[in-house]
Amino acid sequence: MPKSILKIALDVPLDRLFDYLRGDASVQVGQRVLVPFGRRSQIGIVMGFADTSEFAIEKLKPIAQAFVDELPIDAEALNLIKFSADYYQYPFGQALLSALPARLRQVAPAVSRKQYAYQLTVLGRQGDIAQLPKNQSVRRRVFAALQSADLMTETQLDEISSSARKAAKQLVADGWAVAQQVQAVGRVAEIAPAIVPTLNDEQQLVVNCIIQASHQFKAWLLHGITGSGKTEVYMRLMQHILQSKEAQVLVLVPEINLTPQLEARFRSRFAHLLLVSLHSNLSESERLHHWQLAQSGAAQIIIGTRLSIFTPLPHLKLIIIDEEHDSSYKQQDSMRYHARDVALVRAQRLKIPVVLGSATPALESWHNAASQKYGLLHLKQRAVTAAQLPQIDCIDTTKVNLQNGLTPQLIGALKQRLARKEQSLLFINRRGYSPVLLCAACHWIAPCSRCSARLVVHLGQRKLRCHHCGHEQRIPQQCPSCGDADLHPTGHGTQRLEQTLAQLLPNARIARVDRDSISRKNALVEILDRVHNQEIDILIGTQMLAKGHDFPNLTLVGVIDTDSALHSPDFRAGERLFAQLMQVAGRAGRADKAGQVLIQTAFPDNPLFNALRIQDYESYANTLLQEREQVQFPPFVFTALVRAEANEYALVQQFLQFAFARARSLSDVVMVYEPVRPQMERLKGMERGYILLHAPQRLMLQKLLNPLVQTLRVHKLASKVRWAVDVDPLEF
DNA sequence: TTAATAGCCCTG
DNA sequence: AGGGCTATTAAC
Repeated sequence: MPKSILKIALDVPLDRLFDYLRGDASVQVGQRVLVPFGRRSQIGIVMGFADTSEFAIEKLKPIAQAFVDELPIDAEALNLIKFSADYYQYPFGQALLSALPARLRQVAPAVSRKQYAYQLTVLGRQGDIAQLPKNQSVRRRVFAALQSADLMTETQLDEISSSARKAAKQLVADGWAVAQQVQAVGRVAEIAPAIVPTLNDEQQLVVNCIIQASHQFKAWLLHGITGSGKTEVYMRLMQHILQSKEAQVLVLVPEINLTPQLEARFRSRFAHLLLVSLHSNLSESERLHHWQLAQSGAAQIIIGTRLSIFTPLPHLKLIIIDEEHDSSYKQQDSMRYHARDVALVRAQRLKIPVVLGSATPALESWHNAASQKYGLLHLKQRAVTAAQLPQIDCIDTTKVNLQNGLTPQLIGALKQRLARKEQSLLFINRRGYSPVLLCAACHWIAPCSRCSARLVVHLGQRKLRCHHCGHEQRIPQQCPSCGDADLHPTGHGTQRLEQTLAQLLPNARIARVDRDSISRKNALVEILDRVHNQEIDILIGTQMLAKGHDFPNLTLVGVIDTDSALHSPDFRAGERLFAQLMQVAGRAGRADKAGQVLIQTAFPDNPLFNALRIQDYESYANTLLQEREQVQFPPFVFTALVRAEANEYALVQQFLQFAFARARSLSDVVMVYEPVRPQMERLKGMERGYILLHAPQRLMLQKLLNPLVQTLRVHKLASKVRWAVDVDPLEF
């Protein structure tokens, strides 16, 4: 007889399961159910069965509904989430429910929406693009896309432009296309004919290496310089793995701005397979549908951001993590997991290979490769043989007169590109007009009232804005401290650079790319299109521009202000800056034209720049590793933080002092440090603090953290102080 | 986390 | 006494 009590995981911050009466429903582990919880209803997941309960049996309620038509979440995914919840000290129920698409957390039935798909009519197939009005470029692009694809859904049209749906309707009105309702599908037909390039020897070697060990767990670090053809290697591996009848490949990517290009390449190469993407830019119904296609095994290729590491994938045979060093793989709130580390665990449990690709691996990964935990593979040549590595030089800003933050050398180089009709990119990781508003008389600096940060001048809106909490105020007419009217925007941001360049080079066509200028969904795509169409000469941008984009006619990259990052107190600052500069440098000279990178700095002798000049990641990484070993920092020790914040620091201090004493008493192998305050002492009106724990092995930390968290949860201040444990934190 | 309720001050 | 507020507690 089936057991009558169900153990159910719920989305509540209590780290235990809840018992319910099964009634006559026939449910399985992993099944989604609706249960009464207090005065409300909650979605839960069945985790097990029992005959008895520790809870008073007469108080047990029966479940309200079992969603027996849905596929239950498989044990492999449940176990992975359980492992992660334990490792990152987070309540299992919350970890599990937040790994599901939002639709599956809601009480309303989870059906995916139907949508329209467009197809050319006979008239449309006979039509010529030249018959369409020249000024309607979106309509022309939609038409071209329909010519190469037999069917385009509204979702796919959205990738062309935000007005593509309208353009498609116009084509219907012309009689060139027809619309039909279809179940939303997660694939587009071929975008461009896939040309399969031949591999160079290096690439072939890498592919062979991974393939010959593809039926066992093995972590590979693929260290490949920008332009060395990592994506082609990924595709060959996928092709090999997906030859098997039941196989799925998961490709993790850092951010969604990166995926369109990668996704398009995969789609055109694997047009015969079902590919779905999973990321937060999808609508809820799309996300649900894609997730279900992955869960059922129907989708063979899944491209997703960090959360997709928890997707149930019954036939998973390979995990690829692109740009594995990227910090967006680490979740920075709720369950603070690192998708790369979870992927390692998943691959190990499934006995499948996992490939970590990067031009500048995280020091953790580099260390794991050096100590033989990972296999190390290199791609040292650029795949397009004509493409040369860019020439990288520093300009010493202490030796020349700056013109509004720009050196004469950089201005000269920009003029040269303009004359040659080549494109330039100026990288400045600071949006706004100027980062500081300074009083010339008393040296007062406009501060944020809620954060330990300075307000940034945004001249366009005549506002001061805090980039941490969003606080805005008008630019004061006179100094609030001494009354002087001599207030100066000091320092340079993207807006000021744009203004300066417009004055300096009045004929140049300039575009600025930062979070302020890219508010609309498709604004970035539109600017990038204009760059590709040679309608832009100079691109100014923040790190948004550093990643992934490929501009064949771009031959100059200027880096404006790195010195603040160079002297950041964060011990990972050097590692991050190197990765970032390598990435921006990779934007120059991708095709057959030689690229040049000019870095303005007051510290040209810093070893970071020496390594960068010769593009020597390895020796720089090895130097950093030696330093880390000497001071016993990660990856030589494993760390965890207890972070806390409250309106008053006294509360934080009291709570952390307790945590500190408790942690000390729990272990004599784990180093526990006194409470300290982070760089940003105050954020959004909250006073912050943390204690640091470190140990030579993960297990030692884990042994301490569990009982520590148990006691912190019942501490009397636990509800007055916002606190969280951060295992393997990226920032202290 | 949510939501009910217990406790508290204030007004009338 | 009852309104409106915060603190406390239970949830199966």
